[in-house]
Amino acid sequence: MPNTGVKRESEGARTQISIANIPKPALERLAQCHQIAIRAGEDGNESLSSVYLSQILGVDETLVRKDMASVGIVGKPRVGYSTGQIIGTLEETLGLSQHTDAVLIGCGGIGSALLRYPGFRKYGLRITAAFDADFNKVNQHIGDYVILPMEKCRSVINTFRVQVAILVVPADVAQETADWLVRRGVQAIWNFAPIHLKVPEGIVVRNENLALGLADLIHRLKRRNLEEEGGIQTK
Amino acid sequence: MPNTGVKRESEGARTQISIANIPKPALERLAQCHQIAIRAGEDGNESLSSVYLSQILGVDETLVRKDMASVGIVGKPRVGYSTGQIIGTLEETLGLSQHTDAVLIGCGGIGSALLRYPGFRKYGLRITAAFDADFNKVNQHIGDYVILPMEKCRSVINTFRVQVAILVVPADVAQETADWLVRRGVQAIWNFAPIHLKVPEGIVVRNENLALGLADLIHRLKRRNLEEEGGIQTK
DNA sequence: TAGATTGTTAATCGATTAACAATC
DNA sequence: TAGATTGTTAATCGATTAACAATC
Repeated sequence: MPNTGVKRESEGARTQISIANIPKPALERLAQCHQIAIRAGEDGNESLSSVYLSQILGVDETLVRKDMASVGIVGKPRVGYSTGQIIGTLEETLGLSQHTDAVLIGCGGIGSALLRYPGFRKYGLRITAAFDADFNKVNQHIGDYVILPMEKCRSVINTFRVQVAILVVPADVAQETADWLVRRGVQAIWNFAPIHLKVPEGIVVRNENLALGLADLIHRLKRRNLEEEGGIQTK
Repeated sequence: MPNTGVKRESEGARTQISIANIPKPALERLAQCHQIAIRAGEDGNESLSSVYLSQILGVDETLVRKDMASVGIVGKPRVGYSTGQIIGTLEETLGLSQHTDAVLIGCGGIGSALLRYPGFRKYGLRITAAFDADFNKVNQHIGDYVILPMEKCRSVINTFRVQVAILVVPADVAQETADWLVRRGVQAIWNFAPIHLKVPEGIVVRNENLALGLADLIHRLKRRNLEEEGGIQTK
């Protein structure tokens, strides 16, 4: 794809920056860069160097430049990358700025916390409606929402063409609920139940496994404690 | 190597299965295997093959065997891996079975949901106490907890030798709260604030960035939609 | 100009897969 | 025994880092 020397500095040709092929670790770094840039912007820094970013991220500076290049962010020699461009481009590329409709299923502890979480709206997530199978919860108010009965879920999905479901139900009913959602046309499930969902090929699932997060944290703490005693083993 | 019942492989020498050097992606797979094994156990399956696990995880079966080997789980030819051994070994290796004390800072929406979340206790996390800077929240009950004022936090950390803090405060005070915790001796921070914390070297941080989770999900949904139109590009 | 920083190509490293032997 | 499955060594692949040229 390279040649004719071309590359007119990323103008016309590249109709859309190939969002599709960013590897997962790069995505995580970019999301972190987004947060860092927002903070830096608030502190009045108008540009950030790859060295600065790489130190915070704990990776080589070259990698930061590659990541930036991969989403079309160009920097200026002797200056760095524009904080504003980082924020703007990443919000676009990561899809944070476009609205996505979702239904939320399960209004227990975590579910209702998510409904109240102001951060999502900032990131373009629009929770169309919240549902619960428990009739005692139906019609209760949580934040700006009124909990609807599951029977209404189907028509909401159809009417608003909802592709995403946030699944916050107990583990023992998570699979059947997921099956049900998939049959109704949901294409992506953000799963907060501590269970591994089986879904048909083509359905996107992200497991937000808090227990794994905990395991990772404890694991790293333990490793650090070991290193401190034994032979430091830096890096 | 079976014999004397005992399985003398992996006894003496290997004082402790080298927990320290499991790469991050392997850790995530192992945590998933743990969940899968628990489900399989409930369904009455006493053994799982690497093929079965690999299909669910979407990786090569060899990799599953390597992962198992890396934590000392041995399988039986023609049978597979013992569901019970998978669960037991992983709980031990991932530190899910040992108690870890933590303080929770910030009893807003997500914070109080975490306090009520029954899953943590199962995974060995013991939230020693919950704190909030807002005097209106102090003394309120959430689940089994009574919210304490921040002034009490220091002595709780000291008394119980707490190494882990769960940080669930608004983004704009997250950094200063983290600094404060580190000064009081906290070694690991599980950060739910959507901000990148700067901490001294040696302090372990895990960012539980829900916005990133959302971005990842939307990104993959978008990619899938693209693939469906354009050249399928399987895999 | 000199110097700092980006951008890119080549080298390295680590993780995954392929091939095949070992085992029950 | 034959066959299924584990376990391990070698090959591949992809991500990261190193080296260096390009640019302001």
